[in-house]
Amino acid sequence: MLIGEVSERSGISARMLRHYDAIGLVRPTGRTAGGYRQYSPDDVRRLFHVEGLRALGLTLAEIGGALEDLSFSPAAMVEQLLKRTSERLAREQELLGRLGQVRASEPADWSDVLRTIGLMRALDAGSSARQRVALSMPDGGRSSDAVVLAEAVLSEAEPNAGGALQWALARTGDAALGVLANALASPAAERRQRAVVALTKFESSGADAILAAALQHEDPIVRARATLARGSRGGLDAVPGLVAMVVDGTDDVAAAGALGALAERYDRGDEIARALADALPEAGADARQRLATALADVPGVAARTILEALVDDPDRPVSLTATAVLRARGSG
Amino acid sequence: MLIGEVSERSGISARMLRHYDAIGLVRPTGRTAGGYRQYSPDDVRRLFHVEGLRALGLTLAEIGGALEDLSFSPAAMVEQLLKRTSERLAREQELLGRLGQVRASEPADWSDVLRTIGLMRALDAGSSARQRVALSMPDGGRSSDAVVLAEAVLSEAEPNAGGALQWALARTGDAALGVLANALASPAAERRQRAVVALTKFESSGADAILAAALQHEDPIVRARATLARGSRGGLDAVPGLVAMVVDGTDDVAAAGALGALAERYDRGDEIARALADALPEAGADARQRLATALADVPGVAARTILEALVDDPDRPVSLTATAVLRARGSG
DNA sequence: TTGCTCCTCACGTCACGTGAGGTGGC
DNA sequence: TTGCTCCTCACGTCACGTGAGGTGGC
Repeated sequence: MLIGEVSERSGISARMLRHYDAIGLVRPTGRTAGGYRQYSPDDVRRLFHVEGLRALGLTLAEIGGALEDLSFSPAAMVEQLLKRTSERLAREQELLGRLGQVRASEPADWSDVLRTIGLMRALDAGSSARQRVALSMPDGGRSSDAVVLAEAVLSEAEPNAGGALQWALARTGDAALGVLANALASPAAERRQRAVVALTKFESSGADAILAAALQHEDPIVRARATLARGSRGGLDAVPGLVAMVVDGTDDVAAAGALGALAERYDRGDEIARALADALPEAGADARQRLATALADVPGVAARTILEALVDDPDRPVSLTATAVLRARGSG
Repeated sequence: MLIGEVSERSGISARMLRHYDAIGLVRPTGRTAGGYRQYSPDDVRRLFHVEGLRALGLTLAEIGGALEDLSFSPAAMVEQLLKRTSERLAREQELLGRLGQVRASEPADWSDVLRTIGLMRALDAGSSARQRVALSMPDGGRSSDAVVLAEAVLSEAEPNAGGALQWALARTGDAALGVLANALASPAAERRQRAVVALTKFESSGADAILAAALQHEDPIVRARATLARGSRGGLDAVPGLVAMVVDGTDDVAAAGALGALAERYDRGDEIARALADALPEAGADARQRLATALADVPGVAARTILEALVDDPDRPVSLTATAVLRARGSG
């Protein structure tokens, strides 16, 4: 077979076949009278072996070595190839992430890109550097920074740097809200929870709306964070969630405080007391005790009446708590 | 700043800084009397911009263009970079898959690797080529081929080629059972189902054991396939599953056939009839009709007695089916 | 005078593509 | 004679590393 036919059948350029000949990787067995390379069937088989090993990522020199000494064990080299490949894979994935961030920042020109990259690099650097960057953000920030900062907040493991970043993020305005709202639906629990914490640092109606939707979130930790935040900003839609937190005992002291504040602020003591009372029949002894404690912060006649009934609770600690709370309230 | 200091601060080799100078990418503003390069703070800033863009995967020429015309919109280039990067990523993932298969085949020397690669390439080629490969496998096959064939079976979309591959795989002996057993736990439904179908093509105690375990599998399709296979090979442990299939109406005709064959083979007609009867009280009209039909294949007095009771079933089709079945059985 | 830093020039890497200039076989 | 295939030689690619041989500033 002449070089053209071999090239066509194998898909390897004639130039490369000559190169393989020159470096001794695949040498045609003979030449015609005119000096044309003559490939034997064995030569072509060898060529296909070479291409197979190339498809595994071996260099031509490595292939030469492998074909030279067929008895040599390939195990170590396969391991090395696997390692190299997965390292390259990881690098490509990182690059893809960076490019995604740049695209999400919607740069108008190259100086925007340079700004975003600079911020990303600084935020990658290390904990104290990240804090410095966060603290040096100009007031108001640029909206193109928001996406990068949001990503940094969502992947920040260190609480100290995290706090500074959240603060800086909140000052960039509402541009990051989309990223944070998406992160609430992330499959990674840590991302969801960092997102809700970051949202509680905002003071804007957009952030409030996202938190309100998160009152129904599947993840109980996200739900609790959102409920507390909504409640402490005067959202009455948080009341059922706050009552549930008191019953479950998840951050129940803070939840009770929020309920008391809501009752005070809107003069809805009786309504909120009844919401707490509605949970009593289904509640175990521990939960009843927490409900009694929560009623301490709720003003109004209804709360007093419910507490008086709880003095007769069959569970002794509940009864004692109700008694103590009534005494502390005095005649109020 | 002299070149050494710039190099140390930026992490870029002095050689590369000279290269950037030579191609005009970052030119130091001045030179000392002795000809040393003098970098100004602006030069260093430009250098960091260059490194930032390099981290996004731009070539030096592209960076030069971007820094030349800062007003030019980067959107198109970022899209292109994203595309290039995800293409590279896909290639790396494919390579990683191939290397994983080579490792799993546990090659003893390079000729084993060459064999495995050749098989992989042939199986990748196209449907008719895959069938040819499968049919040309030597009898018994080599165990190192089994892993590659198993992978081909598990990812084969075309039924025609799939059948030939399953047949070739079963002839390689039990070497592929591990791969197939793992695939039963795959998150991808198609892989699980192809694995169980391939397992039913084996006739070995190892495959039987895996199928027996799959009687409890979460995936109902996998469970049904395993149950039918176990049942038709005489596994009495399949009886509860077969009865459930009759009740649910999933492949109920085949399940009834398997129950009848088991009853005949082990002379357990009465026992199996009672297993079917136990399902009657909870069954709806459709399910009762299927149970009556299934009893047709079960020999023995118990089946006849149950059918006689079903003649009085309140549902008319059930009653008619029972009558017809009894008539067909005659006095048997 | 002795280290140290810097300079320019130039070759090598790796797997090729793309010519230029020329020849063999139908 | 005319296309076509093949030949060798050699330069270019891309982002560098690594010398060789020499000079400036403390």
